[in-house]
Amino acid sequence: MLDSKETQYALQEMGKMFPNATTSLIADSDYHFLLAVILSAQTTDKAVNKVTPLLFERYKYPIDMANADPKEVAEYIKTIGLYKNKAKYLVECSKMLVENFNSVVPKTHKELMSLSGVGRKTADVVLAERFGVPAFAVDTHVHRISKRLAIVPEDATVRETEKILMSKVPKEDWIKSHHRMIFWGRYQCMARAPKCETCPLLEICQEGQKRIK
DNA sequence: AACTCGGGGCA
DNA sequence: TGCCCAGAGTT
Repeated sequence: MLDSKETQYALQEMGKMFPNATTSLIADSDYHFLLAVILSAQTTDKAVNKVTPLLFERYKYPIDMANADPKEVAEYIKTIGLYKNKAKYLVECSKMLVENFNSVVPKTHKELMSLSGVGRKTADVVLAERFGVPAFAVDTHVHRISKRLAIVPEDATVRETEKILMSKVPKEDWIKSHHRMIFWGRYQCMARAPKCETCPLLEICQEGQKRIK
């Protein structure tokens, strides 16, 4: 198992390959950022940024979408995946913001989680990216990378992985590390065909050693 | 715990 | 062209 020092070394190496690893979601307000993160589930920031300009122009505040027909909202986002469900989430989420939070995006994990379409990962991303609240968002990339590098046990749950990462990585590096692992998972250590042959972390990687044989 | 939504990304 | 996926909700 990688200790804290080795884990930070690995993250540092990821940073060398992806020095500009960060979110590219575009939003001009907390509300719009929340919607963008909800939309980003199971797709790319790029795909989301393609539909949000018109969507945000049409629905500026929660009240503007709270009583909208999900079918109308769906028209704005139908070029991204899972669009029918997401349209429903956005409308319901906006309605809940108006009714339960005075149209202000809440800043606690529990309150965010209570919103439609907002799960553990989305709540963590909003807290970390938008509100500067320390959180380590564990998505499938982060989870997979953590397991492959043996930062966490092979059978660790998402919740356990989050806890271990928070203990092994300094709090001020949580957001940065999240981004690096996302990029690492997308361009270097992909789910199906990781590039072990050219990987600078091969020597300390549990999964890499297994695969290279 | 398994299933569903779905266009995008990549082989 | 085919296959899986930068999740969350439902059953």
